[in-house]
Amino acid sequence: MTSYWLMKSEPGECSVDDVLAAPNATVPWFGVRNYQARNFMRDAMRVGDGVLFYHSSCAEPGIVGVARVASAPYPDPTQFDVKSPYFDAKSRREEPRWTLVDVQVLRKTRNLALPELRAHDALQDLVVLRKGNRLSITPVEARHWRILSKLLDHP
DNA sequence: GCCAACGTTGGC
DNA sequence: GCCAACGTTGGC
Repeated sequence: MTSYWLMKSEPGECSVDDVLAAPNATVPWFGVRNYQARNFMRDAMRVGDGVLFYHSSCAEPGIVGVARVASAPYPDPTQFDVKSPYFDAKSRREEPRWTLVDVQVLRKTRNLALPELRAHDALQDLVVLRKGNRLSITPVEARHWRILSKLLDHP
C-alpha cells in the first residue's frame, strides 16, 4: 500500500533544482531533528511512496515537484559529524537517534503556491495548510494526492 | 523583523 | 508529571 507525503525543504539549503542536479536526482534527507518527522521516515515510509516536494521559508512557499521515497531508512550521518550544524552530541553510533531516507525527484512542476492551495475547498484539511503547522514531513491523504497531482499538471 | 504556534528542556 | 522558560519554524 503506497502512502503519500509532503516534505519541506528550504530552497536556500536544498532546492528541487539542487536535487535534480544530484546523481540519480536523489539526495539523503538529512538534518531532520524533530521526532515526529523522524518517526514518519523511520517507521512509516516505504520505498516508492509518493512525495510532494515543498519549498519553505522563501519568497513563494509551495509545492514545486513530485518525488518518491528511494531507500529504506538508515542513520543520518550528519548527527555524528562534529562539523555539521546537525551534529548531535547525545546520539551514539550503537543507537543512532536520527534516521533518514533517500528522496528522488521524479519531476519538477510549476510552483503550486500557498494561496492557490488554500483556495481549494477540497484541500482545506491538508495538514500543511493547518494553522501553526511546523512539521517538516506530513502525511498526505490519497484523495489529496490525486487532486494535487492534477493541479500540478494542469495550471 | 515580527510573531503565533509549537517542541524541548529542566527545575521542582 | 507539571509547567515556565526558552528555542525554532515559517508565513507574512
